[in-house]
Amino acid sequence: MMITITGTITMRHQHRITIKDVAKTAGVSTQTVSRVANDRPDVAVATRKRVLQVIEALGYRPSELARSLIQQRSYMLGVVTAGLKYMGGPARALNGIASQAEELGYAILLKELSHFNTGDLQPLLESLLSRQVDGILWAVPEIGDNHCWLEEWLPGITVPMAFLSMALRPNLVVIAFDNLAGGRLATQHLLSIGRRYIGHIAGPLDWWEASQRKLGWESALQDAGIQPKASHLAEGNWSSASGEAAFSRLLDTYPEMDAVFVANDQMALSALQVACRRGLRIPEDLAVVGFDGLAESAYFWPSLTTVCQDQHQLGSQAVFSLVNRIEALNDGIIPPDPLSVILAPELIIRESTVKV
Amino acid sequence: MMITITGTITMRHQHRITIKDVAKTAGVSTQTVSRVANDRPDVAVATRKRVLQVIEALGYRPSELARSLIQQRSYMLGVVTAGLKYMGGPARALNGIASQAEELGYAILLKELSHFNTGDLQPLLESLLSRQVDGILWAVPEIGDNHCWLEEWLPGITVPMAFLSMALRPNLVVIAFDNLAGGRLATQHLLSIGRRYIGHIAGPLDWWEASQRKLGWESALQDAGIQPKASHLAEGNWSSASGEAAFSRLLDTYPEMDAVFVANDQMALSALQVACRRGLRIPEDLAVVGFDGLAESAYFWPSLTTVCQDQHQLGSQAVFSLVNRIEALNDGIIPPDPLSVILAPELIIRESTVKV
DNA sequence: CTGAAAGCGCTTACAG
DNA sequence: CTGAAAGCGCTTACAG
Repeated sequence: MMITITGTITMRHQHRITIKDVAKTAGVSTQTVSRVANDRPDVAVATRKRVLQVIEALGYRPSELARSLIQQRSYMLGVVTAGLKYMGGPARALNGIASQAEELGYAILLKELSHFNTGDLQPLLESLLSRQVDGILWAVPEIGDNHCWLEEWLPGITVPMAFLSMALRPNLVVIAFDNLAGGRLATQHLLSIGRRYIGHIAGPLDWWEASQRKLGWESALQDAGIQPKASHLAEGNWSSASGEAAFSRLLDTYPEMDAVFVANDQMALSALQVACRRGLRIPEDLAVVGFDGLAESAYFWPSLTTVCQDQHQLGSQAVFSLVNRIEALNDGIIPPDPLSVILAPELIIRESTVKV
Repeated sequence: MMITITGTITMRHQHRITIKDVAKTAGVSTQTVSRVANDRPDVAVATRKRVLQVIEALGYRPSELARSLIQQRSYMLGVVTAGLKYMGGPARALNGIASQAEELGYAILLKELSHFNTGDLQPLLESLLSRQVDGILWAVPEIGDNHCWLEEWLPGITVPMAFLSMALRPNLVVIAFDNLAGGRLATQHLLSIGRRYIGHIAGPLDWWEASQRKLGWESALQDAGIQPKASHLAEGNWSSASGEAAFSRLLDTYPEMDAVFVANDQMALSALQVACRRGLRIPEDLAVVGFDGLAESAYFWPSLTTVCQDQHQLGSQAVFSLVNRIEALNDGIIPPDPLSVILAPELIIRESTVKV
């Protein structure tokens, strides 16, 4: 920083104000300072006042680090994310996580996975644990078998955990949206407006969320007596670019298509663009439903009917559940059985399916 | 977790494997274990081997917490963000921050400000400092005078800091895009395709970034001998909804308008929608330029010409600069004067300004 | 090559 | 109401 250019590098090693400094200056023992700093009773009014003055004067702040060490409690939550770059999911959830953690007085120790299927998670978990996090929030989407480490390692993890956006598992705290229900919602809506040739642009199908949405599409069709075929489906990778390609393929393999359910808003966006380019009228020739409920989707052209997930709430809820568990354990309460939370997505109907 | 339902709550207080356990089991002193764990020389081959075996067998991992306390160094970076919900800026930067920190072996202690103009920043800074972060990255957009605390408190902050997206200040490490240049770039492009009636939809003008983009617009117009007027400008709040309102106002106050420079892609999106709704042809009747370079903007209808900022790189660069400084100080090297980094935005030309 | 001592900055019993 | 002692889990000199 060198704000004070005159300072040498020793400024970095300048004496940190410790409890000892305060004790010495105030002429009391360190325990007394500790009591005052922690707002405990059993301190004479006069003593408290004097100590507080010294604390103020010296600018003393207790080291959370030392406290964490001694109390075996850090008020830090380990949060592991992956795919922050996918604006739809983890990034918005992180927002909710951060707000709620702040609210509840916890700091966040953030780790971003560089790959979804990272081979060795052990170092990462140990790095969190070695920093004494009070709990771990796993906000990594479930893809393929990238959660298979759970069976093996979980027993070794000594702090409560919560998991975001993955398949329910017994004995785990999972906070997720009901993606299958969301897929059904979208498809049923398309059926309800009289469409029978309903295609689907899926997300990458090794993602749990993508496969659930697809299942929802299939099951709603089957309920309506329609048999979905492979040619009615195209797979993307969540990006708008992949959505463009998938939609083009679908137009070829499923020419009768009069509606399409797209697994996220970004891919739906490019489907709309391609449709416009080809002169397809929306919703007359083709009805389009997206998924996520991005704020921007109301301003697509035409505005997009979409299945809305409040990711902020998801993250917030996860932190809430996790902290609840942490504090119950800490208070010596035997925690209730792990409680998973399934949130219901919501359909927002707009111009891409219903003419205003 | 209650994976082992049989366990009582004492499982939480299960003995953590410490250096003492290893020492006792291996029949050596704790220092020897420490030497082995830290890969130091001066340990007999046989001893090292035995200790390593015990470490492995017991599953011992050193407490980073204890290390941090003793070494006065935590390998944690305090990162303060605000407005994660604005998908354009901080959220994408955080992605770059997280990746680069991971890369360099630092953990991130994340704090999200609930309000941009939060009155009392002191507790927040102290909470970071009391956890011994090695440096602080301030990723809060500069709004109004919300950075005024700098003058007063900075001298009291004992660790290196870096700042994202704010006005340059002497003696501070600032990593930012040249928003003014970006505004000029956008406006000059519109001039170059023959437009003379160029409006501007600004972001909230108390944001430094918004005001810089507006200045860029003004200065480019003035260079072209055009005097921008108040009626050529409308202010939004970055959201698509606000962009819709601002654009509608602008159409009223500036009917001759044949081009508009919009301060972010989200607001540009709704401008496109309104234009379509009103039957304006883009780019013939109205050319539109956005700002940010969201991946999705290539799939707007029509695809959006925009000033691209690589926020990922911004965040990554900031961490790089910060860690450099930290390690220089730590190695006892007198750090070079604070070096700010200004990144140049880039114009991406698409259909909203140039017919293909 | 290895260990006893001291200490990082606190808090937790335990005396008085 | 207050303090001396012990300790959280490590590492840093210092002896040997």
